[in-house]
Amino acid sequence: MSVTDIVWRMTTTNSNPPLTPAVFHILLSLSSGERHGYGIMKQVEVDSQGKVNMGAGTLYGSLKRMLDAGLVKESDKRVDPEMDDERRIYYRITGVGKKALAAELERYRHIVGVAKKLRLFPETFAYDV
Amino acid sequence: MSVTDIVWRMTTTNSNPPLTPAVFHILLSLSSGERHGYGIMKQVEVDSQGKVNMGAGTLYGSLKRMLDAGLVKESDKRVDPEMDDERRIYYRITGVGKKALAAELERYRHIVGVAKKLRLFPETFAYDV
DNA sequence: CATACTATATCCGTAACGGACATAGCTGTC
DNA sequence: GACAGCTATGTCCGTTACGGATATAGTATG
Repeated sequence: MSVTDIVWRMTTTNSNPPLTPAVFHILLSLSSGERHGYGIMKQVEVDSQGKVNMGAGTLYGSLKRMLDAGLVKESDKRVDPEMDDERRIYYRITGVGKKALAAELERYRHIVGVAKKLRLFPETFAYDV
Repeated sequence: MSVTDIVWRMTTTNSNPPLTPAVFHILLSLSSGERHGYGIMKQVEVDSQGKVNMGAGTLYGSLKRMLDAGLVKESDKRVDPEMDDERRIYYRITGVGKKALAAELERYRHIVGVAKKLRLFPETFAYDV
């Protein structure tokens, strides 16, 4: 099932199948502001504590699919004319993108809850709440 | 990067790249007990609130890779001879599998934390803690 | 007696991924 | 000033992962 299929299903059947990790991380990185490709890569690295290193192929391939699916849009934002890096294309998350991200985050939170019930995390102390 | 590569990297360099969603969910389902293929599928459905429907190809393909990588083992457990469904093969999680699962769960928990800081979850109430 | 569910497993087309490569400007340093 | 390293975009292509169809067969329900 492609990303486009997932969004189609989301908007028509109200069911939310999981996003791919790449798509998820791109959406997460864009939820703290508009970013260009390279900026997304760096932010994903930060958000994941360096654990996810997204290759250029994954990034630009995913962005293309996400544009088709309406999860992100190209922003009108352009850089200050002085520092003219005109190649930069900024992306921003759309309403559909926010909805998809929220559903996926809920899935993450639920799984963490399941894992806690199974005592798969080392015990936390009272002051650790 | 294959699952085997990920485990090799884990055990040699102490770095933990993400698991694929399928591998992760299989490990999670096995952390609450030994299960056979079909049982894994059903448990994944439960753990994910029906959001992840794992195809047979994904399941048995992933299990094969996970056996190679040492994340799971075939169990000696066999069914009561009376109800002889002898085809059943039970799987259990190994030490390496537990370590991989723990690292991945930590990644999930961290991401949920990041999302909370970004206020991407609807506000929770005091009694909701 | 047909349908549905349990159960294992393979096959194959599609989707996703990652790294190499191409290109190019900018910065710092030896 | 040459050279390394970083920013920046993007394509290409081989590998990996995934999902559904299919095959097979037993059990249970109506």
